[in-house]
Amino acid sequence: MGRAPSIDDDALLARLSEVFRHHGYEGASLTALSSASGLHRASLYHRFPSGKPGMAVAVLESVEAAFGDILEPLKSEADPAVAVAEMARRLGEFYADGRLSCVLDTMTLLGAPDDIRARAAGLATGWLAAMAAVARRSGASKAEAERRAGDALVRIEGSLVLARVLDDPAEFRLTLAELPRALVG
Amino acid sequence: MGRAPSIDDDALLARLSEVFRHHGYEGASLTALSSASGLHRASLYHRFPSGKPGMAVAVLESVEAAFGDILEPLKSEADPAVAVAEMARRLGEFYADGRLSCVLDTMTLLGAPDDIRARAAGLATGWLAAMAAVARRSGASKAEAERRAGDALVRIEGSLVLARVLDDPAEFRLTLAELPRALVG
DNA sequence: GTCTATATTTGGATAGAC
DNA sequence: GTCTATCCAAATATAGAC
Repeated sequence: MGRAPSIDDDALLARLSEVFRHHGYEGASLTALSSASGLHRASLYHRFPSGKPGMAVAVLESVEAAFGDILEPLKSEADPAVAVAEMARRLGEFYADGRLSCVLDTMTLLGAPDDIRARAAGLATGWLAAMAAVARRSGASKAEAERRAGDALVRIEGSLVLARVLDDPAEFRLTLAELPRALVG
Repeated sequence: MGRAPSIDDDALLARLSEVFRHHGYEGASLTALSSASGLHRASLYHRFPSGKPGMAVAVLESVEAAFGDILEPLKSEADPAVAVAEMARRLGEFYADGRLSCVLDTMTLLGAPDDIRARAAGLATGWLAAMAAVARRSGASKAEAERRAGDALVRIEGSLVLARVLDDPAEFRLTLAELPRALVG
């Protein structure tokens, strides 16, 4: 068996993810990815033979996996309001209380590879569907459930932008707090 | 008098602005800025001796000027609901029906110069103040007016993110349509 | 699996002709 | 004011030692 990696895959992806989320795809330089991960450039290429595009795909895959967990309460929890409150709690963690931007925002600027942008769109669509489903379960019509899901995602993404621009997590916290009311209230 | 420029300042800023809004600060390469403006790199440096940072400042100044016009109805129009509807109409134009991202979003990623990020924060603060003022004028308390203004900006920025991610302006249009209700309803 | 060293390309910036 | 030509630094990527 080969040598053990100096940083395991999960920790590595977490570091790379932060760089992509802070700088966007084009702004995430190999130098920044290298210093954030503690691995030299060549080592990153060993882990990701397809280079920066491959790292970005891996980051998005890890985000998809994270959302599998974040959205899980929407399916397993019987009470829709409790389910949404728990999703909100997990979102607060995932976005580090507003200090971390969303890949849906930063990795979808022009210049990112098409497969990255397509994957981000799919992630957004799945998130919308999961939120619409819990809204339906709470009694909303199909159209109303979809409207609430869209509104919820709009608020989450917008409040994350404001948190970054103003360097103040207030709007993000407020959005999370009001998520149960907005979605299943 | 010197030779006439092949592209006037307003048109030039508009082209550069599109590149920064689509790619973000770090992603806006001189090559992209050059081909978007039709000017070769050296000509861009003639117009902007301080290079890319200077171009970004000029773009933000032009956006500030544009917002002077976008927010003008909030001050001049007597009826708050009419004022907000007219602001919404001008926002729809400014964001090209959701096809153009917001500089508050794309130019505030890590890697943008500090003065750019500070200027963006100031722009956001001014916009919030103008919207809070019109909400107040419509009868809301100070706290309620500020809440509505924050909510409005959150929705605008978030719906622009969704418009880009999903390549669908629906949420952005909906946000603009509901802006009078959200702000002064 | 990680490193040093190096190749290659792109990005940012300047000099000087027209 | 714009251009061609050029320079330098940074970014992406690879080769090969350990």
